[in-house]
Amino acid sequence: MLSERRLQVLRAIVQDYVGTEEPVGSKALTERHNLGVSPATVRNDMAALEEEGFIAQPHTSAGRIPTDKGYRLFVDKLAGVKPMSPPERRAIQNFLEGAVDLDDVVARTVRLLAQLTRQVAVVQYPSLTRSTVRHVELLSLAPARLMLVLITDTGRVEQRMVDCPAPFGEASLADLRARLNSRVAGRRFADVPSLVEDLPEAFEAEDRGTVSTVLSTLLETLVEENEERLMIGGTANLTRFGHDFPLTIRPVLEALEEQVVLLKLLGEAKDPGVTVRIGHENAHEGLNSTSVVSVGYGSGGEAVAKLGVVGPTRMDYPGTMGAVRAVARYVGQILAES
Amino acid sequence: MLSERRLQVLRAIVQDYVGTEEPVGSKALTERHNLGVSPATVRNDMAALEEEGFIAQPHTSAGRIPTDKGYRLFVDKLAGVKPMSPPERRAIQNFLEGAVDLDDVVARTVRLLAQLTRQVAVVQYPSLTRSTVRHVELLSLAPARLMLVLITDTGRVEQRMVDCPAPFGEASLADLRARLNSRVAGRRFADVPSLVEDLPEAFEAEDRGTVSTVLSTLLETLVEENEERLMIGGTANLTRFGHDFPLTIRPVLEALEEQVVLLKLLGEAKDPGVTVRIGHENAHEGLNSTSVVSVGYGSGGEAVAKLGVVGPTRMDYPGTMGAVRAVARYVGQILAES
DNA sequence: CCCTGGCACTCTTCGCACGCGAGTGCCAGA
DNA sequence: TCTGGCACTCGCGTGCGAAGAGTGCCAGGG
Repeated sequence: MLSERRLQVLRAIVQDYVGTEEPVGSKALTERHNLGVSPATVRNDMAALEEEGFIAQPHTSAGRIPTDKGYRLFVDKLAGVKPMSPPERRAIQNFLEGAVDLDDVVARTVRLLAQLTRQVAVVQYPSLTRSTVRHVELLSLAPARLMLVLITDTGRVEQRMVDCPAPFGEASLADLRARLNSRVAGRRFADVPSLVEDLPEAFEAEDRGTVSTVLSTLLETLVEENEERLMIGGTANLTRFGHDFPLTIRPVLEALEEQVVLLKLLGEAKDPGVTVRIGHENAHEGLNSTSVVSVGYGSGGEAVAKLGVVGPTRMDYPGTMGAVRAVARYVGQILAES
Repeated sequence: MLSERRLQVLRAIVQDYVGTEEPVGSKALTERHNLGVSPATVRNDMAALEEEGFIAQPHTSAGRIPTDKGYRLFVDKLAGVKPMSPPERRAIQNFLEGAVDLDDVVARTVRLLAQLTRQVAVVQYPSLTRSTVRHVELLSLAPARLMLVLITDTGRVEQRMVDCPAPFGEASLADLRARLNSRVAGRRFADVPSLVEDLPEAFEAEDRGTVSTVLSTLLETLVEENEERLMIGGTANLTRFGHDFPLTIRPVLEALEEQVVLLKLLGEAKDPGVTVRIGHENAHEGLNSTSVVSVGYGSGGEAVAKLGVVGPTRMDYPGTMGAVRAVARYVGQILAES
């Protein structure tokens, strides 16, 4: 087990390294943090920490830098979440309140997160599966061709074409529209399937085929999670990554372009609070030298989507976690209001 | 005036430099292209070309590299557009045909362009202003609150909330919906204002306020060009930019994040064919060392939006122009079909 | 008049040796 | 268990010299 002082040394190393981006040596440590012991003692502690795999030296006789394991310990035990200051909170709120629609909310959130953390921000559009239906609209485009429009409580709109097996009259259409809405409006997506199950039975035999088709299209739309979209911002911050940068930055940019990868990345975080994945904890290879800080957000009490930032493992974890948490909270509020 | 051979020398310099990324000297030139003259002669020509500002040397006694002006001449006079090979065309078509909706078309187009050109691809969503209305839908969300949904021929959907000055009955709503659609369905956005001008007069006095509100919201949506969206891809290709990269790449990433800048960039190109803006010809400072190759695309004969790529001024212009043109053509086809 | 070969000159780049400084590991003593 | 001291190891920056690439200019030839 590590003594209290050794943990302090680790904390000091992480803090210094995050600040200076340079390997930190025993002497510098004792000067900048008053640990009350001499460099020689710190050296012993460092040797122990290295033995345990929390820190490493880039080359012999250079300072130490934290390993992924070291950051993990730092995040779990040595540092809390740094709350935003009141002025910062107000700024966040003001900035988000100017949004006019869902796209704008997401766009503003991305920019805000990127600016606050000076890292790459990723915001997932509110997911369909956990939200509720505001309205379902059916339009007749041609005798046997309908358009289905689904409007969610988060303001998102999805549309689908429906090719009917048989012509469908305006009266039937109005009937279906009314019945459909009376059943599903305000209900959660997850509940919709059971609510509309017996709907075809209320129609004449000739219309049932079309009704079934419409319903299955609706259900398809509801479960189509692969349609989940993301917005990314602050990629220019990647240039602050490090000195060895062409090699580091490329796989990150590639990973960021693959929405599937990012969605999986965000999705993995099951923790109700802020989740941190450090370096090799990220499944995707290109992100092995980055950390991902993410959290769920939602319009009500429940999370409907995730947002987060991607940055170098050498990042200010308390500050980043605080910013991510605060932004998620305020976005949730904005979504609940609209 | 420049002699024919001097133009050939310039062409050779551009081609070599694009290939090798290194300043090209007189000796190498005569070896790789059989110009039929000696290095000494080429040197004289180079001196003349430098005098005229078409090429420059990074430092004394290094080879020459083309200037923006040199590339301009190359693009305008010395090189054509390199057409895609039949297999490439087929590949483009196949890839785009798999798209299921507008978002998917745009996403695939971006990926395709980025892959073909190995540069950053930018695709503008089909613009509202030049397309036509497929359908307008009105939903009653609350007694004095409507939702207006606009569906375009390119499959795009826009929705807006409308707060009515007075409650609006279901009958009036249906009436308005029917009248609105009979007037504007299938018409071009630009024609809509004059088509609905006198619509309020057909309604009872008590409803006119609401009708006017709805109409002005509709017109607002139509002209709201600032809502034009973009999709960007292939940013990982920025890593191939050059050796001096952190400095070059940063402003480019920043510019790419500012949609306004990009939209203006694409919008500037008025040429009906492929437009090339080289280096300092780009108004935005961050893009001074990049070239933008863009072209309009559309579902019918007319362009409704732009797409293009952003790359280093040292790029394969003929190939890039060919790829951009081909992709635009096929996207247009796909949009026309759907 | 234009092209050519030759020659001197300029710069950059690379390799190499050297010295400096930061940092470590270890040991003996308090 | 902590401390001060000491020898050792590397990485990094510097300076210098040689090599190489490329240029500009000039005199001669078609």
